[in-house]
Amino acid sequence: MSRPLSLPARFDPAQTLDCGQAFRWREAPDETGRLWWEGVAAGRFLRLRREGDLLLLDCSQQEFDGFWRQYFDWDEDYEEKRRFLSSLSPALKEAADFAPGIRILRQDPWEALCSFIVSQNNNVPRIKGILQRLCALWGAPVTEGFSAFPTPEVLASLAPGDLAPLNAGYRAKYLVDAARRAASGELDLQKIARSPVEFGRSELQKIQGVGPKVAECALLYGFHKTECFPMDVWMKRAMAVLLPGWGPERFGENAGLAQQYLFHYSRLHPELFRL
DNA sequence: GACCAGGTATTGC
DNA sequence: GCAATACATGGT
Repeated sequence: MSRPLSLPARFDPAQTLDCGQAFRWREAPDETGRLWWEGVAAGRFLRLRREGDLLLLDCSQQEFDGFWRQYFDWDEDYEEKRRFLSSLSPALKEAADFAPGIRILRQDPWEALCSFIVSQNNNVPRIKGILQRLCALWGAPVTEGFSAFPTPEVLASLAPGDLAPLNAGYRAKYLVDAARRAASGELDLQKIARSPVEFGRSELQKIQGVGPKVAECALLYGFHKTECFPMDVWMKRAMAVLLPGWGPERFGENAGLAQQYLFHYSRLHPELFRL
């Protein structure tokens, strides 16, 4: 590796890349045993790690400015967002302080959609395994052990039975349905990206296996509709215990970030919900 | 061997 | 409309 790009750490890789919004980043040691986060987005491979107040990225300034800057939502002021959300309630402040280095990534819409189709009634380790196999089997190879996310066109050319090696269960046919709609143009992801969130909700839910929750996740993580507030089993528990009576509208335009703080906090504090 | 996992589609009242 | 139930698979 040549000398990595070194920037003031505006986010924490462990918190941002492993808080449940993305499933294809993993931590692995280099030759000297130091741990790096490694992953692929939009067909580009990146390694990065945090050292104190610095973020080290194994890419050039051009690659950073040309792609990763946008992916990491770099120029948004998350300190300000966190201050505002923390002011709303002590419980939300507690969740935000638990992982202040979380950012909402700007992931590829198609990958986010598929990821959360796979996520339904499923657990995180298994979701990661299914997506890993999906990319290894049908994504373009990028580097040793890493592939791009398969295009809608490639998946549209398959029959649901072809996806058997994924062990995705009944979700395989949902992926194929989404791919066929996206490939045919019947589902226009670009148009969803530039339209109001209600249009996206209605369009995405035409896909088999996409209901309100999966659509909300795709819109937040893939289309960066930051007011979206996915309510899964963890969030229902979290809201009941931490913010009873609250709804998404109470958090304003950054409801999605509030949701991510609460989701991550709840997942790592399961004792809060045991009785 | 139940029970659960970042839900949804289907069915029945 | 809203409450059950099935759904594939693997981890606990």
